[in-house]
Amino acid sequence: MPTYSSGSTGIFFMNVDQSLRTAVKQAAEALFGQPLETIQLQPTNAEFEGSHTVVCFPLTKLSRKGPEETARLVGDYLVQHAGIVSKYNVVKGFLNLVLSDQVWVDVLRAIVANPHYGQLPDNGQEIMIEYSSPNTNKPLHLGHLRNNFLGWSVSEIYKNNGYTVRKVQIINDRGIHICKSMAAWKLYGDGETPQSSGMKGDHLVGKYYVLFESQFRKEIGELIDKRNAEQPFIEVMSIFFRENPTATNFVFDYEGDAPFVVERSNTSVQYVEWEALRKILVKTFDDISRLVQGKKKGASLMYEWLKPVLSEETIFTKAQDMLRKWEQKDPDTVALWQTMNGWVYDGFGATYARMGVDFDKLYYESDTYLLGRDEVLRGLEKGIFFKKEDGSVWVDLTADGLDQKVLLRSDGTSVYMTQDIGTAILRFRDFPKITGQVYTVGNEQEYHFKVLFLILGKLGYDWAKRCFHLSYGMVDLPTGKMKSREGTVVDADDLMQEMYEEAEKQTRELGKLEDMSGEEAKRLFNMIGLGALKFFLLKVDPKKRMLFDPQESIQLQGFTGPFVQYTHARIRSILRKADSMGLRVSAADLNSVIALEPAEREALQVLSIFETKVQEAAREYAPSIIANYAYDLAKEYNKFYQSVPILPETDANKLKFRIALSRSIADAIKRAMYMLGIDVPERM
RNA sequence: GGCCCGAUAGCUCAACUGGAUAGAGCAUCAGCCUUCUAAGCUGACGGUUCGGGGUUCGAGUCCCUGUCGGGUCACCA
Repeated sequence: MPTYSSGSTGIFFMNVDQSLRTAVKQAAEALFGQPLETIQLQPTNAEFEGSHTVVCFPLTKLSRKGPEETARLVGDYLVQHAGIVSKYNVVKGFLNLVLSDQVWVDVLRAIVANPHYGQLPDNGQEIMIEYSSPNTNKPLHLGHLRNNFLGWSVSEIYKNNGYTVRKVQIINDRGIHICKSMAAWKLYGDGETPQSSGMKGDHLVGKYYVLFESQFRKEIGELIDKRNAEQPFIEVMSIFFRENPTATNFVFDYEGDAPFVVERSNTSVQYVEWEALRKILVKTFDDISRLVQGKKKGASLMYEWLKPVLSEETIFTKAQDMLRKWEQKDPDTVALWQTMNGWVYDGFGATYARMGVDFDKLYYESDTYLLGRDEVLRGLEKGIFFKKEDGSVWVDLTADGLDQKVLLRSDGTSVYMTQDIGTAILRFRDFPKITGQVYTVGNEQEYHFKVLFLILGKLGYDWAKRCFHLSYGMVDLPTGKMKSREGTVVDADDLMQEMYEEAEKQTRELGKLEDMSGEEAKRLFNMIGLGALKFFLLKVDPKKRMLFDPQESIQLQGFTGPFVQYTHARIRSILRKADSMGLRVSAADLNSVIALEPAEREALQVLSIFETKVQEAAREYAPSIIANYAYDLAKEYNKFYQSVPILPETDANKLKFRIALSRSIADAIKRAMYMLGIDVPERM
């Protein structure tokens, strides 16, 4: 028999599911003489009476009876033998169970008795979660926001599942990207600093990165003009058509831009739209050599024609010089690198503080890439990797269905993969107790991490199989993909500020400020603005690509963070009044038999699955599960709030129940929202 | 081109991993403030779950196939 006892004030199954499963199992064994390995238990559809439904189709094999009869047999058994089930109904093969109200009151009592409801006990395990990990050449943008909110939230969800969590990031402080900003600053900066310009450090460095890009494009344009004057591009076209007698046209297209087309009949100079081609070349210059590696006919001719431009001195070659000097530890270069990175860290610090994310330890690429290189050399000695004639070191993953991958360049310098190897190893040395590592990185790097984990395994690290790439989809704008080159990125600082202002505007319009002090109001606007933003980004399954519509993200009604915040504030308002009336309810007060309203039962039912959802969210690495849950809970509470009076209730037992239910739901909402990094207000 | 991922209401997203008549929000329309905060609640409207096959008591979910998106295949990070 199930171990449920209705009068117990001690701990019993808060998860009614468990005791029902046990009961169904026993019913099947008693009725059909055979054990049942799995039981399909699901929430009952709203249109039928009951809270739990047993799917009885799988049982028909044991019972050798029709689904409906089988369901009735089990239902009768449960009503007679399991103390929890008061009645049932059968629809097709679905057995809908109705629990007695007493059970629900006991469920609430158990929740009230547990001050940590929603927080699972310590399980002794430790994991590391990496997120953020920006480059240091420009400010954070919308994509980083999804990353940071996700990583931080998954960390909190794991904490709530009883894990010790180490939040880390790797800062890509080294490489050609920061050298680009440095080169532009050195050429055109005129000693500008965050202090002298009043600009946030990361934005200032980003400004020079943008300046680098535009300057570089300008120089390339001029060089291409010069090249065309030496040898008109049309001559290449002539060669192309001579060498490809069957070709009717030459097409050069690039990522959805209008393609450059030359028709065979139009090969004379006056028909070649030089300006169109020039525009494409300037834009795609950095990618040309890669495009040429493809099989496109005529591309190599184009490349040959461009080659002299590649060797000209530009701002880009100056950046490359700086990278070389940096690796040789040239004092001036290292000093400039430190200064500019310092500006960026100050700026990032402010942004992180406003976002409300934090880290337990920071890793810097400049500290880990050498370890990675040593590790690769060790692998080379052991024959795990191999060296090509030009001196570059490679790993062969063809046996695993992947390709060959370069690990060290022919000049011995490190690539991205190299430093990731070093970083991973360093982290397991720093935190020997961690059982695994989670990398919060966009899904465009899935291949990279597949390769990384394979390499770590080959190097003999058994923890490699406990590394997990938390891969999330890109954030699109209504106008399409964000492209820094085209200036369509949404800046993180700007966005947070806009959300704040929108929250203020809407709050004032609704006249919600009343007697609030200036400070309290500011805190509220920040809570609402940031809450709306975080909820908007976290409510979608991380794996999926999502659309960021600014108009929709500032909505404060419906399936939004502020909706949940508002529900919390409403409950707190009631609880304040209850307190001032001297109404405090403890678990021991919830011992009377009362008849529940449907809305009470439904809200409590949602409240009762909180911990199941917390577990599920960790298993799936999905804050969206918590966001959806918080919304469901708030919605159920609002229905209850709307249909059942709380404080005016004259029956003392009902009043206590409603206050306890309200308080427990407020607490659960607060905890759930905290897992998303969202604070909830007392008033709004 | 190879590999990976996706396609659900006009729009943005759910659907407890194979279960009932596929659900929410936004938008549109109609109601509810002398009961505790109307940033709320209640209705209505809205679907060939991309097309076509298959597997079984049962498919949005699994398999095959086609179409359309996206990502990735760098001595970039």
